[in-house]
Parts: sequence; C-alpha cells; structure tokens
Amino acid sequence: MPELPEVETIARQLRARGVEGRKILSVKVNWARTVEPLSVASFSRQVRGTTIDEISRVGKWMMFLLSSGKTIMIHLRMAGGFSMEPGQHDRLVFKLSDGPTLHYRDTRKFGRWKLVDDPQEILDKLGPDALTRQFSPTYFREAMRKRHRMIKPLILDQSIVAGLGNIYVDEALWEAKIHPERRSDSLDDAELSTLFKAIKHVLAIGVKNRGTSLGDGKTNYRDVEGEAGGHREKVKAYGRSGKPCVRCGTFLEKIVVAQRGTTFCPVCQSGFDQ
DNA sequence: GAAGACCTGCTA
DNA sequence: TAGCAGGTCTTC
Repeated sequence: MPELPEVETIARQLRARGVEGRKILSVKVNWARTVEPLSVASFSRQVRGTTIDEISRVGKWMMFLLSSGKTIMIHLRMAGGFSMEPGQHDRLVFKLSDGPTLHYRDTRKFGRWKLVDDPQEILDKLGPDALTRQFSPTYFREAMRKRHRMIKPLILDQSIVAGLGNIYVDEALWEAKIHPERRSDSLDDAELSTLFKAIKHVLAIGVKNRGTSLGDGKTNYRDVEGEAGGHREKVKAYGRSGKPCVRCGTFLEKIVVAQRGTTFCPVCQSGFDQ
C-alpha cells in the first residue's frame, strides 16, 4: 500500500510523536520473517538499549538511525504501517523510554526490517528519490530515451526513480495524458517534460494530503494517528475504472500492464507509439 | 516480458 | 469461492 507520500507521512508523524531521541527499552517480534536477514534473537539483542537518533526516508524506504551507528531499514511493502496503539496485526513492537510504545502492523506480512551497518548498500540500488533535485528533467529525459520499455513499468522501477507505486504512476500518466503502454523512447520532449512535472506534482499533492487510502476497511492504509489518507477524494484515475474521466467524460478502462492493474482514459491517453 | 512466491482479508 | 490488492524478488 504505501508509496512515497504514505511513507513520508508516516515518517513525519513518527517524528511529531517524539520517537526520535527515545531509547528502545524492549523489542518484541511477533512474525519472525519481518526481520531480515538476522534471527529474531540477534536483531533484538543488537537493537535493544540503543536510541533512535533520527528517522529518514528515501523512496519507499524508511530508516531509523540508531545511536549504535547501525541503521534499521524498513520497507512497508503492501500493507505495513505504524501506530502508537496496539492492534490485531502487530508484527513488531518497541517499548520506548518515557512511555510510548511503537507498534509496527502489517496484515499481509510482506514488510521487512533490515539492520545494516551502512544504508548505502541498499540505497545504491535505487534511482534518485522522486522528490529530490537529483531527479531532474535531464536525468529523466535521458533515462527514458535510452530505454525501449513501456513507460509504466519503467517509472515503477525503483532503480530508475524511487518512490512511485501503482497509484501515483496511474495518476501521473493520466495527468500527463500518456498511455501506460507507450514505449519510453517514443515520447517527445514535450511529453517527457509534462510527465516529469506530473510525477513531481502527484507526489507532492499526495504528501500534502497525507497519502491515499482506498475504501474504508482496516486493510487499507492508515497513518500513525489511525486516519485514512486525505488524497482518496483527489484520485483521478486509480481505482476509478468504469467511472467517467473528470477531464473528458469518457469511461475509464482497466487493463493489465506488467502484471499490475492499470486504469486510464482511452481518449485522453490515446495509445499510438511512433 | 511473464509467472510464481510471499500473505491476509475484502468484495463480487 | 474466486479474484484482487498500495511491492518486490526469483526464475524462467
């Protein structure tokens, strides 16, 4: 579930809740495979007693910098999230100094926590974070031009640009009026420029709205305060198949692209390549 | 590229 | 009951 805006929202709220600067008094791991590649025992032993000095984020990764010099790299995958209250799907729990308890919950158990000496080992495999200056128009144009892949799977590829997932990719392509199956090297300068701006825009708006939640169920994304993301009402494409395009009124269609459900407007995002 | 694996829970 | 879900990895 979480893409860049959701992870950023969670990181900000954990800071606002005062998690930074607190000592980890106890560690409870309820789902052993959450922790990788260490055993639960060695993870717990190395983390207990350290202080969370800083919380940061790159792409969809969240990082807890520990006073020991090590870093916990957290990937929420499809369904990970945090709460300061206990819940049914808590997979890992930190008791912190001065009272609060941090609950990591993850219904689908796909999320992973890695204790590493150097975060660069993982970050080196990522392209630039989509909201940083390193993700620039020039970088984007060249990355698209030198490949001959469908545009949707290409911008979903975290080694090209870090942070986009299925929701925001569909939103950016809709905003830029580009068909998800267009070949990346068939896009002209104007289209690439529009798409670049659309990517930055949909992510920035997503952050501003504290992320996107679909439906109302408890399976969906919630922020640290238990609230649904406010971006749900703002979504123009994702999850709106069969509904009218808010730009032209045509019914949006759903197809599968690179094994991912994909919603687009067959008129606004018409598909010819070359 | 595609398909399967990893998981649970909601919806049709 | 089948199908699908915000992600990524491995193996064709």
